[in-house]
Amino acid sequence: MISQTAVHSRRFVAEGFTAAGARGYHYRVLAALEEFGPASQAELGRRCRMDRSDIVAAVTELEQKGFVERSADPADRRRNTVTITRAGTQQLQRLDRALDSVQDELLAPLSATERQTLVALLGKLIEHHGGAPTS
Amino acid sequence: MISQTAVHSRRFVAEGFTAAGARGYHYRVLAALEEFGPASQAELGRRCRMDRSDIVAAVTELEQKGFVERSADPADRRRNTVTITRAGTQQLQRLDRALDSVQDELLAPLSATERQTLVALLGKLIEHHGGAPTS
DNA sequence: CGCATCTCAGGACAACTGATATGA
DNA sequence: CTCATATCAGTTCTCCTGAGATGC
Repeated sequence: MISQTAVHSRRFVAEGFTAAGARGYHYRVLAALEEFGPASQAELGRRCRMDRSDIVAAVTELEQKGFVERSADPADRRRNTVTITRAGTQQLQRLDRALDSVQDELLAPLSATERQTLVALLGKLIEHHGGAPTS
Repeated sequence: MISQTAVHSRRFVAEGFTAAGARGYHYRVLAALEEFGPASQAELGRRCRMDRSDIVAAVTELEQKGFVERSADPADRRRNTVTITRAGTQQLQRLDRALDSVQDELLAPLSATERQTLVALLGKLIEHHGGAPTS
């Protein structure tokens, strides 16, 4: 069953993140900033497919830890421009490593070809359902 | 990414259930009762891989809706024997139907063979990770 | 005694809703 | 006025922990 695997993967990833002192939302925001550069919080919400209010919380927490910075956008005073800091980039690298090892553990019973097949099938699902561009 | 699909499938299933006025925990308990017959709450927890405290809540809710019955086990007075009622069986059938249609929707972009492959691969994952016997 | 069962209280995450203030 | 942005408060669901009462 799919839900079963969903639960497994969730727990795996969560463990990997909390071991690094972070949560899924933190990772998503940092990754989006690294990949697409500074952005307003609304823009971040679109990139990460996260709710506006969750973005606020995540950015606040990341800011407190010194991983991102909020600055007023002079062109549009409604906006906060969020920028990743050097420490944030380093944290992202840590999380990436944690994610990698966790993924290896999760996919352990599958061969390389099987992994490719799995990723391809899941990719189809995501793409079909208004999916995110997926990385 | 796997987590992505996890999120999707979760939301799909959740929607299907809440449309039927239930939650995942309710479905799991009802399905376990239907499949393996009456059981104590601790036994249910093992079958459903659910936490003891969540079993308590789920059984209480199901009982209020008339889908299960609690009765004292004469052989071991610590135990509550939980039994599914006729209304419970009917509710389970409704939920099964909801789950089926939701699964169809989720797997829509995959051919029959692709679905088999996907299920096989996910099955491997579940089984490997101390997985439930899976149904 | 140790151990299992049931129950309650409550925390952590992720996803979401609604209301509000402010500015384009 | 309408719309977008940011923020706050609060809900649901799953998963999990700790503690207590009772009975084996």
